[in-house]
Amino acid sequence: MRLRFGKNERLKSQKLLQFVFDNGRAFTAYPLKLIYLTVPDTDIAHSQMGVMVGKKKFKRAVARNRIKRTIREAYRLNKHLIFNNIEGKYAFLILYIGNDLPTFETVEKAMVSLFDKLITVEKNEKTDS
RNA sequence: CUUGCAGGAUAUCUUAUCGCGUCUCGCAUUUGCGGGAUGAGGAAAGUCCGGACACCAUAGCGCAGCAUAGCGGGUAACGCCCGUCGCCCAGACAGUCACUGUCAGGGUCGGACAAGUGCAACAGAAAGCAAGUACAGGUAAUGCUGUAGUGAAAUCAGGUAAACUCUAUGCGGUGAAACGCCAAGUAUAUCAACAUUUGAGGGUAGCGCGCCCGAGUUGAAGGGUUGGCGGAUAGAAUGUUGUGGCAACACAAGAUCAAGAUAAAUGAUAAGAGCCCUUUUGGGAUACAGAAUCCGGCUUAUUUCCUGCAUAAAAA
Repeated sequence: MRLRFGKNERLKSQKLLQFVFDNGRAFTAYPLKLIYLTVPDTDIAHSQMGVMVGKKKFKRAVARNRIKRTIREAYRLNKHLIFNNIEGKYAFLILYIGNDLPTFETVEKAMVSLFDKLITVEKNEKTDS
């Protein structure tokens, strides 16, 4: 699988975003929080991911941009962990809940542990049903 | 060498791998794949002024409100910029040194107090509504007159407008979430009130007038949408040369095209060069900060340099 992250893999619909935020299931691996939901094939072509960084915690746009880019980069480089292990399409929402500017390593570690949790949970549910 | 003042430049670079937005070419015609080009700032910030542009009526009149304030110029325009006069400030230097002179500079300074209202420390009888000390003169009598005394200023006015106010000039409102169009979709359903040229209601958002639109409007209860395209990046544009001007700037010639996103691209990793520290190995630092309709300013944040000037003389 290629390590791409184009426009159609981003969660952009206001409606879907709000829906995921309200109804999604969540995991936390500090400093990240993952909210996700399975979505029917007919609604979206690819699994989609969106990033949120609170404006209250980071007043400067430069800091927000940096965190968003770091998270997107970590997602891009590690998303194969999910899609090589689970079927289906998802909408992800990743929140940054830390208070300081993170390094790429901490974000990547948190991302991987989030994905581990997701995979175990989803696999268990599938085998149960 | 130090210090002060003013002005200007700059905001690390290269390569490799992975990746993103836009444009474009080719192949597929479906969502895509491949190649090429291009992709943050001096403040992109604060949103404080001025415009362009759009809509509101074609944006009119009066009142209210706001802004500006020597003189001259620049500009599309400005509360910005340039020049200049006065005043003030701060510093340096010199001398006959509590002062004076000269000089880099800087400024929340700059219409009117003989239109009215208000305010004014100390001193003083008194600084506009109520009075008056001493001496001299004068009177029927009296602060009636002069001088002294207080003070920057004394019945005569003066000071103060960063006091109200007056004068002159300018300003209609909203703000790209403006505005125009397309697609999808619902309900030409129900009830009530008012009205249809004798005008309901609306434009109208400081108030009033005037003007315009006008056959539907308002309320109750309920239903649907919240996608896309344009606006939107070739412009009061940039830099070069020449001419005019003390300057801001203007004109002419030829040259160049330089982000256009929308839950919002411009990034990550590695190596090297450069910078700083260290004898080397090596280590370290890299500010303020992210386009959101577009321009001209102002203000604030901030890295590292350079240049000029600072009575005269000498030196760097």
